[in-house]
Amino acid sequence: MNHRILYPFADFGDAVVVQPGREAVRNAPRHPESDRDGDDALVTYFELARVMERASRRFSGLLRTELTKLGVDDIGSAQAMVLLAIGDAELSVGELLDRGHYVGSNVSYYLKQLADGDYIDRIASQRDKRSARIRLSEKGKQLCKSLREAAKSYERALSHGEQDRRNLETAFQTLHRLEMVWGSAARYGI
Amino acid sequence: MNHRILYPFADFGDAVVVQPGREAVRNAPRHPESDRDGDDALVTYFELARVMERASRRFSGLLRTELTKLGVDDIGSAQAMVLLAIGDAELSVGELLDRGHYVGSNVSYYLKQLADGDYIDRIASQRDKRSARIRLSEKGKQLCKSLREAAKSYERALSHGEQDRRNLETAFQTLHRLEMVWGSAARYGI
DNA sequence: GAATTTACTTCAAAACTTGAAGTAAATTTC
DNA sequence: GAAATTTACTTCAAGTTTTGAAGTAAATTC
Repeated sequence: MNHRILYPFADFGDAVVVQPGREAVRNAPRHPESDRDGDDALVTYFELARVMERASRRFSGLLRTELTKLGVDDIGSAQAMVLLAIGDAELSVGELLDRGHYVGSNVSYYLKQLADGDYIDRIASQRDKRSARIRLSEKGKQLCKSLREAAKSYERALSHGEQDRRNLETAFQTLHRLEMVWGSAARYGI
Repeated sequence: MNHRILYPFADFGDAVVVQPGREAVRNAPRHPESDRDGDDALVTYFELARVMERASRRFSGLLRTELTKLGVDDIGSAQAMVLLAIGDAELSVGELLDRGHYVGSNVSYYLKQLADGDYIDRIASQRDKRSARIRLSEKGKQLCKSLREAAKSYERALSHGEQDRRNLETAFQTLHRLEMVWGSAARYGI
């Protein structure tokens, strides 16, 4: 898998094509440089949102498959994501909330299942008895490890070289930025 | 399933992600150069998946808000996304399925609601009576237009220099690539 | 022309998400 | 120092979305 992201999005099927898509066949590489100012940016945020959705769906699928392979059937991909979000840290629910930008009741729901399945330990904080501290149990760590292990084989399938890594980084940063902007937009209007 | 290789898989958890105590503080992109050889990339795919999830959630939130503002209450953000996915095209359900990598029954469900709300027209194909052709109705187009309109104001909130555009493009390409790899991984194992 | 395949739909059961309300501990206020 | 408020969650009861296993009817293949 070569890839230095040729700029004008060479080879991906429905890649950058924007709404106007005459559907189905869209190989003719439209050229960026031309329509620069009109309504349609090359890649609109809608498209980015859509590709995120699709990719996320795929990722969950993979996770689910992996879980099944590992014989885990008491938690789903969403819970596994929470597990991965916790990582090595020991944190309070609130911190986890921040970390994943989840909704409170949502995380409670996940944590309950994770606790029921013994994937995490909850320790009541000494200083503040309202606040539970959370961390992965041995079982949880093991699962995370297996998942990461499994992920590596996928990673090998695409991350090759400096350029790819940089792209990954860029993607991450960009999404992170979007996340923030969209988040504050939601909170403060505009 | 209990191997007991306790690994100090130290630095995975949240590699690049800022420990987001307060969202405000975002360190400048940490720079790669150093830890290059191990198998932990700076940004792992898990993290990318997580940020995608979060950003998607935010985006749906925005969409939902926008819909509410527009007085639309018979469809949700997911349905709106389908609308946007259809765009200007007239396509069959199967093509739409491809386009969004949705699951069949899922799209059926959405389309039903969209049809009930008169956001789309279904035309039975003449050549193949099994296949329904789908396109936005006037009302649907109108809604998409409004949504895109609204999106523009958000777009303005992100600076729109050349660099940003490139980053957006890179992000898009990267995700698209992931989508494909993860997709085929799901289908053909590994 | 029977069997199979394609292109969807439907249904019911999960899974997930939300918002409002609740609880109990900590903090502030008076 | 007790009442009021706030924080840090959890629970509950709706929703909404997603899945998977049928189903249906038209097109294809044999």
